[in-house]
This record gives sequence, structure tokens and C-alpha cells, in this order.
Amino acid sequence: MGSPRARSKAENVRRRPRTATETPRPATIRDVAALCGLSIATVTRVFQGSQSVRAETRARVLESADRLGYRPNSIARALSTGTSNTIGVLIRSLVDPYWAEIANAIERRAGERGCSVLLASSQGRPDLEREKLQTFFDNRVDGVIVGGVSGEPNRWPHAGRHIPTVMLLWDSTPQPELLEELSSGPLSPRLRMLPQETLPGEWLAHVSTDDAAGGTLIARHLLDLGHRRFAFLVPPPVRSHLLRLLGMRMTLEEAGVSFGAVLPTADTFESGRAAATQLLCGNSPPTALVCTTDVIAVGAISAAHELGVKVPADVSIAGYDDIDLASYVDPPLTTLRNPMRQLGETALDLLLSGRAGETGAISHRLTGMLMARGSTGAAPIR
Amino acid sequence: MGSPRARSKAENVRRRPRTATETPRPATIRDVAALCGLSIATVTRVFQGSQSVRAETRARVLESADRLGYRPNSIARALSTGTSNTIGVLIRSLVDPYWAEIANAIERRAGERGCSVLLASSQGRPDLEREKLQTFFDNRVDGVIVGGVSGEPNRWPHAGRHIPTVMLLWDSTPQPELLEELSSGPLSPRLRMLPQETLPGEWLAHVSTDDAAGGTLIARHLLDLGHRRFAFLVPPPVRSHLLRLLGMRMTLEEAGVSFGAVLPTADTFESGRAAATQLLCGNSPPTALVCTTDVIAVGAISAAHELGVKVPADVSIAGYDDIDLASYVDPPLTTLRNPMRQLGETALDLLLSGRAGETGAISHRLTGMLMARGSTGAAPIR
DNA sequence: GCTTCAAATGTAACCGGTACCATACACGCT
DNA sequence: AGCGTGTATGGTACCGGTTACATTTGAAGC
Repeated sequence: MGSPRARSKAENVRRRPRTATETPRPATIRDVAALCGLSIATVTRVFQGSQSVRAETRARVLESADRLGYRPNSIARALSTGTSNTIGVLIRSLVDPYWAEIANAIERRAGERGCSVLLASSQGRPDLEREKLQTFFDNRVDGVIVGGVSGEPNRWPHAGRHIPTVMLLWDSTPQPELLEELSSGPLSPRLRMLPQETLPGEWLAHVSTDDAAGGTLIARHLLDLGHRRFAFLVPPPVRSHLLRLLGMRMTLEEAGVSFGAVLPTADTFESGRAAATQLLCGNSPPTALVCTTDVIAVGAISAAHELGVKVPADVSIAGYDDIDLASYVDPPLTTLRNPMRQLGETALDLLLSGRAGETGAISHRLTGMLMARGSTGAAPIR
Repeated sequence: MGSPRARSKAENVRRRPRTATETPRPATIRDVAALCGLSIATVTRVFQGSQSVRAETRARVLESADRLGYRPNSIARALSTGTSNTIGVLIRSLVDPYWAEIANAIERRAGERGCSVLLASSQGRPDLEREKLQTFFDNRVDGVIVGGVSGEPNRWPHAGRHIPTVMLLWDSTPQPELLEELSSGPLSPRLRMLPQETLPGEWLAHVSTDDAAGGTLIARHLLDLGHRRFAFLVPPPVRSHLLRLLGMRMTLEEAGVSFGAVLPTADTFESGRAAATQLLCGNSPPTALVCTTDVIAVGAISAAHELGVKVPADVSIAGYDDIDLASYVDPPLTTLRNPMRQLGETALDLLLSGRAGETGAISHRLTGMLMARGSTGAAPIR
């Protein structure tokens, strides 16, 4: 036992000596080996939980490590093993409470699974997206979750490399022509197939919400309350909004109820208010006013108040998203809440499951929950 | 030129050969060197912008690198240089819009400064705090920003190591005895010195808000409106709330106005409502009701509505924080908005300035902005 | 032509781990 | 005694960069 000990000490000394006055640098595996008179191989075995280490040896190593405050250097480990135990999360916005909740779920779950999170926000700028993704790859992340991006995945620095990637809540750019189709006339086959449409980046795993199902939940709720005259306020029709409308339209169709007017608006309080005013002042106003966004719905409620139209006695108003504000307005808004936390957790689990690296596209679609509140009620008797 | 080229190629071959069928692994510096027939040292020089490379050589290297899609491996670089270009950001919550905005500012600024962000949330749990910080250090971050933590900095894995750290918005645990002192009787020297009190972790750089100044702004605003009878609703008195009150009290004192009643409440809508009800029903109700939290203030407004007390005609109500809700309630709430973005940016700049590593405590204190809105108005004429 | 010096380039030892292979030794079997 | 077999440990070549130092090259100066 004497000779190897001497040798391993010699090996340690070979490294560049540091003077005593330097900043105390963190202990390395060699420091530990030197202190307990064992080889670095044994130390690394102990820290990897290898079975083939005598209990007594293990104790000796741990004691030395403890004394030096040794902790394995993740950087060195990453370089050596090729896996960094770090994932990259790129999301559109950190400030939007929607995304904040998702980011939180991801981070939390990642922590539980023992992996760190490099976080970046893309602010909807494709150039930043590419840049941040590149940084992730330079840092050799084990995988990437990309949430709510706008860029074209085929032009990401990904291309060609096999880096596990989960695309979270992808959405299209506005497609006004589809909204047009959807609003009037029979449903074209193309629209009927919209939910099954292949998403861009088909080689990636996808986690998304089932917006058509959400639309169905809202429509059914209002049908159950006896409503037969509907109208819809819709912001620039990105894919998810088209799907919400589609779900509603198909549900109404099944029930033999005609679809009603579809009014394009911007996604702001003021436009919602304006559009709703116009609608409620028209002849034969709807009894159910569905907005595909809470912000618009809140504007609509405000318009109703102003016109002296009672909510929900005269008109029921529903939103979509369940933003904070939804439960504070008067009356509190009936809306559809997506399972943010679950979205984040699903994305992370999918990423770490290893199935996100395969070529076959995996897709998870999560359904939201109807939050029935005071802004919807029984349809007025004519 | 022939001989060194051959040699450098030989050096490259020394590495473990990969079979052609393997996953295409990212190109390394050696691949680039081999392709352009130069040494790895030259390649690294090019990528570090070293001056002593002939323009022609540089072009040759860049061309090869480009062809191979080479990018320097940050992990290897970090191991070699000892700096990772990554900072750790540990904040209390990602979901709280307050912190979300701060986190966003930090991330954005960090991106501009070319450094990545490892983000973790502590959820107010000291055990998680320690754990996540440890992870940061294991990953050899260049520095750490710790926001809104509850743990004792002396027990962080920091201790002894010199890792640049900025403490952002530290707050104490509730100190009811100080609130007691503050509410009645003359101001003790201890209270007067509260703003200058040394914060824990005195070896760390601090970025905080000037809560006393914020309190002053609100008090002054109300004094200017002619108010002379005040009352205060206060949640469990952590340091920042004590300071808000202190600022107000000192301002009133200067103006020769007596301080008024201080009611402890919980930081919820319901308790605010209850406490306000009690206050407004008492004899000699205040004309100015100041809450050190918006949530409480919104509850107070609701109480006033219910009692038929007009806001601001009969009573002015002010909050603190400027949460989203504040501008949506009716009337919109006068409150104090802290410069979230600036807080985040200041913390990051301070961290990267290198001054956060010194022993001398650096402290930045940022002042908020009064958001005068509809909930405050001229004092009623007696 | 030869020395001198600076600029350009090459060599190899790091950084701190991991993992493959070698070695040493104890034990049980023929 | 000789020979595997297995277990515990040591030695060392990696991972992909950086950097101190060595070497080569070319031009100027004599």
C-alpha cells in the first residue's frame, strides 16, 4: 500500500504549483486523492456511486472530500462525459404571466430531476431566437425547450444536429383567409383537417393545447345555458384562434345552431370594447358573445356596462385564457384555462424521456378547463 | 510549409478515430486545423481575435471553420479559462409579475453583454436556496444575483469563496415590535437609523429600493391634496414596509401632522377589506387611507364602495407596488411603482462591473415613482 | 553573406473530471 | 502448487479548448 500512495502523490504534484497567497481555489479531485492517499480514479468512483469501492475506502474519500469542501466540477464533468445536465429553455416572454407560469413549471420540474436551466427570452424576434439557441448549443445543453416562437425552425442552428428539442405551443402567423372561410359558407375539408395539420419542424416533439376542444367546451357550456344566437370577437387569426373558432363552429353545427357573426378585432381592451359596442347596438344582437381572448372579453363587458346591457342577464360573455384579470372583473369572466403547469412539466418530461430525439414526431395535446363564472348565464327568454 | 502541415495532421489523427457511421459530432478546433493545414493554436488565435495572425491565414481558418460549421465549445473554454460567461440568477418566484419583470430585465441585459443566465427559483424555501446556489457554483458561474431570498446569507455555500454576488431586494422577517414602536410615541433613534442599518451579508453588493423615499412621495402627495387625518393598513411588517411607514411618518412629522392609526392586517384582499370597513365605520374616520400594499388597497376600495363611502371624494386611498390590477380597479389606484427593469439592470451591471467581488459593501438604492391616479383627490372640506 | 529581431506559427502542458485497461491480491478449485 | 476468477485500486489517455514557451520565417542592418 505504501508504494502506490507515494506514486499518486507524485502525480498530484506534477500539476502547476500554486503559491499560498493565491485566492483559495476550489478543491479538485486530485486534492482529495492526495489527502486520503488514494488515486483520482478511486475518488471519482466514490462520487459516481460505483459499487466496486470498499466501504472503508469510500468513507476515507468522503471524509477527505468533506474536509476540503470538495464538489465535483460540473464543467469538467460535462466536457468529459459530453452531457451537461443542463437544458436550454427559450420562451417568447418572461413577463407574460402565461409564459412565466410555464417557465416556472419547467424550472421546478428540472430541479427535481437534477438538471439546471439556461433560460432566455426571444421577445418574438427571430434573430434573437437564433442567437440564443446558438448560445445554448455552444454550451452543450442536453436538450432544448422552445416555447412560443415565431421563427422558422428549419433555419435554426439545429439543422442537422441531433439535439433533443421540444416545441411548446407553436403558433402560426395570422391567416385571415382561413378566418374568412371559417366565418361563412360550409366548412371546407381543409378547415376540417386543420387540427391534424402537420406542424412545422416535423422532426421535433410538440406539446400543445387542444384549442378545438377548448372551443367545444365553451360552445357546449353556452348551448347548455340555452343560447342560440352567437357572435364572436377574434383577434388576428393565428392558428390557435382558428382552432378555437373551429371547435365552436363544429359544436354548434352538431347542435343545429347557426354560427353567427365573426368580427375581427385587435387583441386589446379598447378594440374589444368598440367591436362589442357595435355588435350590441346592431339589430338582433347575440345572446352569447364569445371572445377568443380574455382581454377582448373584458373590453366587451365594459362596453355592455356602458350601454346598460346586463351581463349575463341580457348577454353572456365568455373569454379564453383565464388571465388574472378575468376573475377580478365584474362579473367575473367565464373563460377557458389552459393547464400551464402541466404544459411545462410535460415538455420537460418529454425532453428528458429521450424520446424527443427520435425522428418520429411525438405530439402531446393537452386540454384546458372551463372556468364557468358569473359572466355567463341562462339565455334570456325572448 | 509542407512539414509542419504534415505534423499537425499527425497530431490530429492521434485522437480517437470515429467511424463514419457515428452521429455527426460537432467539429472541433482540431478538425478546423486539419482542414486548413494549420495548428490548433492558430485557430484558437483567430477565434480570440488575436492580432498576431496574418490576414491571409485568418481568412483560411475562417473559411475552414465555416465549411465545417465550427463553433468553439463553451464548456471546454470554460474549463480552460476558468470563466464560463454564465451567471446564476436565483429569485424567489418566477410567477410573481414583480419578479418576472426583474428576471426579464436581467436576462435581457445579460444577453446584450454576451453572457448566459442559469435561472432558478427558490420559492421562499431556504433549503432550495442553498441547493440551487450550490448548483450554480458547481457549474462555475462567474457571479450570482440573489433576489428576494429568505435564508441567512452566512449559511450559503458561498462562505469563504470569492464569488461576485449581488443581493437584490433583500427583506427581513416581520418585526412587529418595531411596528409597535413606529405607531405610537416619539421616534426612537433606532427607528431613525433604520434606513442606514447594515444589511445581512455585509460582504455582498446590494441593490434595493428606497422605501422610505417612496413613503415620503406618497405622504407628500396626500399632504399636497390637503389631507390631515391619516390611517395606515400594514401587512406583517418586514423591513421594507417599516421603511415605507417611516418615510411617511417623518414627512408628516415635518409638516406638523399627527401620524394616525396603524392597523396590522394580512396581505390579502379580504383582510384589507375587513380592516378598512372597521376603520371607515369608526368615529372620526381618516380622509387619507394609505396601504403599504396594493392588494390591501384594492380591498379597501371595495370596502368603501360597499359602505357607500365615495373614493376619492370622501376618502382617498393609496397603495404601494403598482401591480397590474391597480390600474384596472375603479377608481384606478394611486400607488408607488418601483423601477423593476432598472433594478434588474443595475444588479447585472454591478455584477459584471467586477466591483461586486470586493469586500467593501456596495449598495445601490433606487427610488420609485408615484403613480397618481383616481383613488386620491382633494381632502373633503369639513 | 551573416547576424538580429520581430512577427507568425507550432508544440505541448495544462483545466478537472471520466473511463478503459492494467495490476495486485485474495480466494477457491483441481 | 498452479490456475483461474473476481474485487479493489492505480495509471493514463482522453474531452476541446487556452496559453506559455519554442521554433520558424522573413526582412532589415552590417
